[in-house]
Formats: sequence, structure tokens, C-alpha cells
Amino acid sequence: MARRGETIELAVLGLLHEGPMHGYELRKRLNLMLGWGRVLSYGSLYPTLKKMLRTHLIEESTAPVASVSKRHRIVYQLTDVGDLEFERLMTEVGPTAWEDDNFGIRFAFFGRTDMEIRLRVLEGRRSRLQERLARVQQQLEMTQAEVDQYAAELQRHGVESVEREVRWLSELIDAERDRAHTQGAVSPRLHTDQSSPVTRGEEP
Amino acid sequence: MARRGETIELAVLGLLHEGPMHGYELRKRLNLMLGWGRVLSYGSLYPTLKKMLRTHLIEESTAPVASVSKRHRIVYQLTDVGDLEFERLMTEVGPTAWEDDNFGIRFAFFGRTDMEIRLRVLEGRRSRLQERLARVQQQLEMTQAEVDQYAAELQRHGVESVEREVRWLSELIDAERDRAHTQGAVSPRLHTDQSSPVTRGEEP
DNA sequence: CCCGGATATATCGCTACGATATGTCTCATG
DNA sequence: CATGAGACATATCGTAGCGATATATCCGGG
Repeated sequence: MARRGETIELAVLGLLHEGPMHGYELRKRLNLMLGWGRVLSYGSLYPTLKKMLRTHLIEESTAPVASVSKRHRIVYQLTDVGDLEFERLMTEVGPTAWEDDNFGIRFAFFGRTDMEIRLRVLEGRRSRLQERLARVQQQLEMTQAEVDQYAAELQRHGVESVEREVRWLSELIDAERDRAHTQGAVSPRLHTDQSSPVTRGEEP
Repeated sequence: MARRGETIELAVLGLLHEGPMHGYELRKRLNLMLGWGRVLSYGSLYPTLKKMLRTHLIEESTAPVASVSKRHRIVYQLTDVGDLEFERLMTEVGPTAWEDDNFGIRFAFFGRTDMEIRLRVLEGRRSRLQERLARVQQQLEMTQAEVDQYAAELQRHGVESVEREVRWLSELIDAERDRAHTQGAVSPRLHTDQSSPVTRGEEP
């Protein structure tokens, strides 16, 4: 019953879903996508790719890089099985969808699901975080005092972060609901631009 | 040269530093301490304790729980070696101190170091995050457009979170500096109370 | 021409996780 | 008083993912 470890797998499926790619690029895209922190290591990526080859979710095709070149590049692409699996994972709602690591990837590919699913995942994630908050708060009541200054500050900051996360999710949920009413219009909450004055000098 | 994996070790050393404890309690305290998210698993804790026994950082003493009881409880306490090691780890500044996971624990035990160390760790952590921010920003310039709505929103939220983290660190650094001047006075920034009107009704 | 840095693939050892097993103690409720 | 739920307590197993590292090619600038 999908015991985790699908994190990377889903990410790879999602990226290959929009065209073939080779390992190195896969990693770059992934790290940009979830760039905020954690970087995906080759030590995770390549074994996963191997595994996905074994289970026929993807297939490789050693394409020559450009002209005559000894440089080899293994380009991966989805099989029909892989395509189906991606579909299955994306429509699956439940714990696996809103676990810490998984959620980010699910969210990144939200564009490929319908609103009903999106709402359920967002709400699931939110209650998960709220449960956590409640648990910590409850434990704080029991323990009370005796914690030192810095530990307390860390505590406070952690709680605040989670609360912010909850607010963010709430906004997203509202945005989805709005979108449900004003049908088809682009969400007003979701930022579309971000066109900062980029230098655009091809290369130094 | 301390290849990571000291995360839990430092935490255990720090907790035992303020008195003997048994595994179960160690876990509870730790999860409360870093409660925000990740919970420490027994699958991590017990093997670590075993390892620390082997390296003589801690020692166990099977104390009878209360009176005549078949219930066994293994109480761990620091050895002199362990005490020294804690000291060493806490005064060590460098990458290991401000890595994602390690930082939280280092911070939680800040009360046991002097300000010079604290400042260096906080500043180290801050530049780490700023580097990350710069890297993401730079990559965004290169890639630009072609990312879908949700991926972009995830991006934006991630960046915002890290920026908040940086601000938090800056405040802490300022607080430390203030404290340096007004010598010995308790930091005005760090919250001390949090005495919410708790119901205290033993159990429903 | 050669060196450094980006591109590209790959493996190894290990940390920590999540699930799970097993047993004991406490206490409320029937 | 028995019984069973739930906290307390210790422990192990399989495995995902990390970080470091190795190897090799390509390309541009000094």
C-alpha cells in the first residue's frame, strides 16, 4: 500500500510527463522546483531511475548528443505504464499525499489534476499541520516552565512557522473555491508575473 | 571530520547533560524540543544509544523503577568523556553547526555556550540561507517563464519562508549584540512568559 | 595548449525513518 | 475484583535517501 519512497518516483514521473529528459537535467529541474532547501542527491536519483526501469515505468534511449560525439547521454521517457502510474498517484488522496516531503511535489504538479483532488489534498495537509500544532500546544501545557530561554524561543518560532503554513494553505483553499465559482478564470491569489528587471545578457 | 550523524548524538548529550534519563523520556523531551515537525524515531534513538555506550560517551545503570517491580528501566548518564565531547561539539563552529537539522539542536542548547560562539553560529546559519536564496534567485532568472502556476506559487512560498528565517536570525543576532552591551541583562527580544490560562483539568 | 568549470553518469557507506513486536504498569469502569 | 484501554518502555528490521566521491567528456579563456 505504497509505503513511502514514492517521493522521488512521483517527481520523476511528473517531470518526464512533459517530455523526455536525462538524469542531470532531471536533477536540476527538481532542485529548482523544490529549491527552497533539500537538494536531491545523485545517490537517490540514479538508483530510483534504475528501479523505475526495472518496473517499466520509464524507458531509456541512448541518444547521441549532437553530431559525432563520444559523450553519451541517457534520455529517459515515460512508458504507458508510467503514464498510468502518474495518473494513479496524482488522483490518490490520503496520508501519502500530504506527508511533509510528498506534499511539495504533489503541489507542484497540481496543474495536472482537477480541483476536487486539489482541495482534498490541501485540506488534508492543513489538518495534518493543525493536529501537530495541537499536540505541541497540549504538551507545552503539561511540561510548562523549566525550559530554558533558547529552547523556548525555538519552540515559539517553530509554532509560528507552522501557523503561517496553515494560513497559506487556507488562502490556497479559498482561492480554489473562488475559482470554482468564477469558473475558468485565473485565480486572483496566485501570482502570475514576477518579471523582475532581469539583465538578460546572454552570457558574460 | 565529523561526517554528520552527530545530530542525535549531540541532542542526547545535551539532554543527559542536565541529568540522567531513560530512553523513552529522552525521546519525549527531544520531540517536544524540536516538536515543530520531525519526530525522532526509536529506530534512530536506540541504535544511537547503543553506539554511544560502545564509545563510552554514556553509561547505563539499570535502576529499579520504584519498589519491587519487574519493570526494567535503563537509565543513561553522561560519562566524563561524554561531558567533554558535549563541550567540544558545542564550541565547534563550522558547517556542521548550521546544517539544517543540526542547527535546531545547537540553538536549543545555546544557553550552555558563550555569546561569541552563539553569534558565529547564528551568522553562519544566516549566510547559509542567504546563499541558498541567491542561488534560487539566480536560477530563476535563467529559467524564467515556462513554469506552471502552482510550481511558481510553491517557489514563491519557499523563498518567502527562507526570507522570514533570515529575518528571524537577524533579530536574534541583534538581540545578542544588545545583550553584549547592556551586559548581563536578559534579552528584551526573547520571550520569557507564555503563561496562558490553562484549564489544568487533569483528564476528561 | 591546457586548465578549470559545467555537463553527465554512477556507486558506496551510512543515518535515520517508519513500522512493528513485545511486554509492563496504571487506573477507570463495569 | 477482573478486565481492558492506554501510557510507559525497550528493541529490531528493511529500506529510502544523503553526502562524498570517482570517472569521464565537453567547452571556453588565458
